[in-house]
Order: sequence, then structure tokens, then C-alpha cells
Amino acid sequence: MAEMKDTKRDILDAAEQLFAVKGPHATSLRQIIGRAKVNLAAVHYHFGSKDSLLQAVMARRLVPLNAERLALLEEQERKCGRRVIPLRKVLVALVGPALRLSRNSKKGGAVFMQLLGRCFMEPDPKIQAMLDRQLQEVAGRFIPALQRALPKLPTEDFFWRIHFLVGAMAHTMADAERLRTFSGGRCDPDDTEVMIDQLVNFLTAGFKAKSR
Amino acid sequence: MAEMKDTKRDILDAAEQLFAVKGPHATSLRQIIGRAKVNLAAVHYHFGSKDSLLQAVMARRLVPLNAERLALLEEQERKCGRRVIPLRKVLVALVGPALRLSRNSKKGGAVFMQLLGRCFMEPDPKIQAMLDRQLQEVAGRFIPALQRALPKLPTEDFFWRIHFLVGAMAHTMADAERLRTFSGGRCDPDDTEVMIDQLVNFLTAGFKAKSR
DNA sequence: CATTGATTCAAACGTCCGTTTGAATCAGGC
DNA sequence: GCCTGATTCAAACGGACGTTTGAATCAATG
Repeated sequence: MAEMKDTKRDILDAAEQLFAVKGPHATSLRQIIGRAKVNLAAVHYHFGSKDSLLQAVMARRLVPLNAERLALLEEQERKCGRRVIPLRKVLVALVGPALRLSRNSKKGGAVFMQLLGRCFMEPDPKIQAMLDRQLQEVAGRFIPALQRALPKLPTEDFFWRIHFLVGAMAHTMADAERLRTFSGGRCDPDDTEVMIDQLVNFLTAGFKAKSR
Repeated sequence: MAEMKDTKRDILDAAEQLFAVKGPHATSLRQIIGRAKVNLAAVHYHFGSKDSLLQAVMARRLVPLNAERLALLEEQERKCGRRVIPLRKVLVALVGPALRLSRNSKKGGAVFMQLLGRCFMEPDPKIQAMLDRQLQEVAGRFIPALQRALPKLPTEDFFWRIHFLVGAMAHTMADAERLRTFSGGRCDPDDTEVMIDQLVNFLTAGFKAKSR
């Protein structure tokens, strides 16, 4: 990574910031190159197109993030041996790394989290396809783990609750800041560990609700 | 309402449809007037600007929707007299009318629901301000009711869970269709009553989780 | 029928967009 | 010093955008 040219990284940083705050669709290449202080053509020289730039922005952080998720899940599998991984542990492995990004990255972490949340909500089929591609492996490993942790839950209920999980997580990533003002300062979205606790707590209870 | 000119209503219908499917930002006035089969200038003649058009699209359905929510809440208050309204009843009054819009409106219902979910996720401050204005009264009445239904829940936890509720609800409104393919056809987002049940069920359990 | 105000229309406005081009600049190997 | 390939640059491309304009059309009134 250290050999990445300044121009390329400057573009990624500026694009990440602006995509996250204004949304990919509402951000122009000219705004990006203005912030990155590079030439307009540099974007197409290094990335090819605006779409590919977004893809690169996402992949830069999503690849290690998903690797961390899978590693945490495998660690739990090792710990539990033949036994089933408790629901809470699976959820922590899934949402923890994403929410924690806001702290442990020097910068850009909170910003990227917001972007990831936004991409979940973007109607643009190009963006959706990109996300699906990035999340395919994670979904393929976590869904069976979740299902094993909830053996008595009917499949239909299970998928509904996955859907609600995605909504709560995406909204929390995209707009945690809104909670500060909305709660009159009583909640602090910068305290990531509290955030993870609150979300996992809420989701665990939701998943364990008896079906009707 | 019956006296609304065809042109005005045609524009609202076309705009609602396109805003919902592609997102307000990615929809151009020229696409709207193409679908509505009216002249481009008619939009500015009747609505003034693209922003005002979106506002009008939202208000047309959001005003009666919010009125229904408040009416349902007041009905519960009457029924319960001095007692506290059960959590589940409050949640049904809040999310039921929104989710049910997809059925009981001749057309445009499901479409508008999707648009409402999208607007929740839109970064554009103009759209956010518009939503806040529309939802102020509803929030002011429902939050105290929720708080009364959860007297033992610490305020901080309470606001976190409201945040999760908004995320799950918005995602369900904006992208219920995704659940069909994702669940391999096992869930049917068109069955609104099941959808309401599933969501209320999940949220009720989440809200009642003991705090840590 | 003439007049008036409301509505529709085709055409254009200026601006910003993503992308392309071709020349200028820079680096390192011969 | 010169060549070569990689990078940067200013400038322009065609197209789409939201908005404005001014004339044409329509409906109703006196």
C-alpha cells in the first residue's frame, strides 16, 4: 500500500469523503478533483470512469472489512467446536467490524461507514450489483451461522428479520449522527462500543422474539 | 380532490412513480413529463420547481397518512383511558398505516411507500428538512406514547432503539421487494398484514430487550 | 363577438456533467 | 543527452439538466 501514488490515493480519499456526505449520485468528478487538487483527466487515467472510481473506493475498505468479519466468525467456530455459536457472537462478528471502522482507522473510517450505509439504500442497479458482489461471500457464511443459532425459528420469519437487521444496520451506519440531535444529546454515536452493544442487543432480542 | 386538473395530477403520478423507482435525484423533469405526456413548462407553471414538485408529491399522501396515524393513536388512548397503551398497539399505529398504504390505495400506494423510505435515506438537506416538517407532529405524539409504554427503559437505550426502528421501517418500505429474491421466494412482501406483523413483532421484542 | 385570464406549447437559455484529446512534463535506462 | 513510457495538464466535446420566455390556445364572461 505504501507504494500507492499520491494522486491515486488523494482521489480515493476525496471521493470517499464526498460520496459519503452527499451521496455518489450527487457528487461530481469536478468536486472530487477540486478537493483532491488533481487534474480532471487523472480520474479517468487512473480509474477509467466514475463508476469504477466508486467501485475502487468501496473495495479499498470493504475487502479488509469483510475479511475481518469472516475471521471473527471462524474464530468463534473454532472456539465452539461442535457446538452452535451463540446468536450474540454471530451478530457481533457481523456488525462489530463495520461499526468499529469509525474508530480504528486513522481517518476516513466514519466517513466510509456512512458511505456503505448510503450504498445499501441506493436504487442505482450498478451500485446494487457492486454491493452484492462484495457481500456475497459474507452472506454465504453468516446466514447459515445465524440459522444454526436459531434452529427453532421458521425460515420465513428468519428472512424477514435478516431484512430488518440490514435496515437497522444500514441506517445506523449512514446516519448515526442524526441520533445525536434527535436524542437531544443523550446518545453519543461516536462511542462505537456503546453503539455496537445497543445494536446487537436490539437485534438479538428481535431475532429471538417468538413467532406468531 | 376531484376538481384537480388532469395535468397537475398526471405530473404528480408520474413524478411519484419515477422518484420512487430511481430516487428523486436521479429522476429528471424530462423523464417525468415524458411519462405524464405534458409539456415541460407545465411543471414550473403548476409547481414552481423540481423541489416543490417533490414536496407536493410527498404532501399529497403524507398528510392523510399522518392523520391516520394520529387517529389510530388517539383511538388507543380513548380505549385505554387512564391506563398505559401497550407497546405493540403504539407500534401498530405507527407503522401499520405506512405499510398498509401499499394495499388500500387504488394505485401508487406501494410506489409511494418506496419513495418515503428513499427520502428517509436521502442526504440532500432540502429533502431532510421537508421530511422533518412533515413528521414533526407525528414524532411529538408518538415518542411520549412509546416512552410511557416503556417506563423502565433508560432514556439513552430508548433513543437508540427508536433509531433502529426508523432504519428497519425505512428499509422495509424502500426495498421490500428485495426480500422476495433474497429469501428465495419464501417471503412475500405483497402480503402487507404479514409484513406488519413481522415488523411489529421484531420491534416489540427489540424494544423490550433488557438493557445492559 | 370581443376580451380576459388561465393554461399549454415549442424553443431557447446558461450551466454543469462525464468523458476525450493531444500536447506538455517527468522519470529512468541506454 | 536522448529516447521511452508513464503521468499530468488545459481545453474542448456532446449531451442532459433545471429553468425561462413569449407566443399560441383554450374557456368563460360581458
